[in-house]
Amino acid sequence: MVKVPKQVDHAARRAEIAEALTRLTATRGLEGVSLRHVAAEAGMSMGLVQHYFKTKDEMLLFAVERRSQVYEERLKARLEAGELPSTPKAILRAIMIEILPLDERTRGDWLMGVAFFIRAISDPSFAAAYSEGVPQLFALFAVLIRQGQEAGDVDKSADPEHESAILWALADSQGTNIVMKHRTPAECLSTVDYHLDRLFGAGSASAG
Amino acid sequence: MVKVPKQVDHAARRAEIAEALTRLTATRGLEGVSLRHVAAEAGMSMGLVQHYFKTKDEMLLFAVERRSQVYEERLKARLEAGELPSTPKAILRAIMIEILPLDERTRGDWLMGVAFFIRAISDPSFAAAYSEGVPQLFALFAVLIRQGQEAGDVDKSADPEHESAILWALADSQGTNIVMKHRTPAECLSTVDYHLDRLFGAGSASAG
DNA sequence: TCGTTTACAATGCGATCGCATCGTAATAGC
DNA sequence: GCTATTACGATGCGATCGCATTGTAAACGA
Repeated sequence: MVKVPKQVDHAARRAEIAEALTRLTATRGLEGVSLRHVAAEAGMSMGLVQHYFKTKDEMLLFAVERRSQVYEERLKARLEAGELPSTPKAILRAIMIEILPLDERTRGDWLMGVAFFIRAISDPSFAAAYSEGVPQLFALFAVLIRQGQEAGDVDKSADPEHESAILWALADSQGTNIVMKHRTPAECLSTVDYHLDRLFGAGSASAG
Repeated sequence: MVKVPKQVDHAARRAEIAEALTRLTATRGLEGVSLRHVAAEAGMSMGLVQHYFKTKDEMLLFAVERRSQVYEERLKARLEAGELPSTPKAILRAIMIEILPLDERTRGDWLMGVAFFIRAISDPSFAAAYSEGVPQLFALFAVLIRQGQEAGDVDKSADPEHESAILWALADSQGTNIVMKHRTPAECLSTVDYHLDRLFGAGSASAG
């Protein structure tokens, strides 16, 4: 009944594997990701990976869920740290920056998201995991835009729902553009700022 | 030297295969697409598929290039047919509608594009094929927005480059949303119209 | 008619996949 | 020390992959 032979940080091991997976996905896409590859990248035997994840799908699901958790926590920490003016506009900008794959590290995260999207097309359980965070982000966008309207920064005629969709579109597509090197991170950021400046007044907190 | 034994419409055969590939991609994602599957979907033997495409990659490349050609021709035909007012706004709307995966048929095309994007990450030749049409579309968007500015419909302070990027982002992301069923085609179209109405004056040709 | 070229089918090969199985070392409770 | 449980390695299996090879039927030029 009582079972604690050999203590190993299970969560840490799984995290190690998830990060190896992310690294691999960043460089080779999801097609090139096999259990053997992940194991090699993580410096483990394949049996060990199997020990922590019963199936490949379980590993993949863990990785995405972990990813969205990390994003959420990072954003929350940043907001609570108060290191930026807490105007709706500044918060929106912070979210965009957090989401966009601006460096090599987040590039892997982004690509894993895309790879997941592909998989989610035909697999409902993946679709659920993928869709999880999106509506919340939509809602948050809308709330912030409404706050902007109440503060008089955003035009009253703007529709928060549509504007949220546009913001999400901007993040989504700019991410793709960066990953595909159609546009540089600087260009994409510039477009984001341009849009935020037009949506909000050009005043206050456009620079983070 | 002269060689014309047995006449078979080579182009038509390749098109058949490409469409079988598209159909498969729509239902199973690109992961589930093998030469055998495509052959079965097309009602051919695998050897026949190999006869028309020396490698799998050649088949995939043909399919995307064909896809972008079809889009281009459809759009050109639509514009030349003069079935819509040729204002910049109306043209932009037509392009958006052409691009978005509003029905099951175009859904497959869209998914193939996404699948290609994944592949393009690690394969330069795929990246080239993928990137081909994008800059042209960007440029076209910018031209149309400039025309709108000259006609006095679009605010002079708007930046055509940034606005083009936003329009592209809108198309890109709304397509993803439709495919993932986060939003309905109607919702997405509504957002597109909302944005175009705000970019241009709300007047003239908002209904196609 | 004969030879060449093409259209298409069938099959086989090596590689790789996810996963199951088995073996071993180490640590816990008893 | 004995046993149970876990951590981890190694290997094998069946399926599937892309691709190469081979065989056959048909249509052309000569």
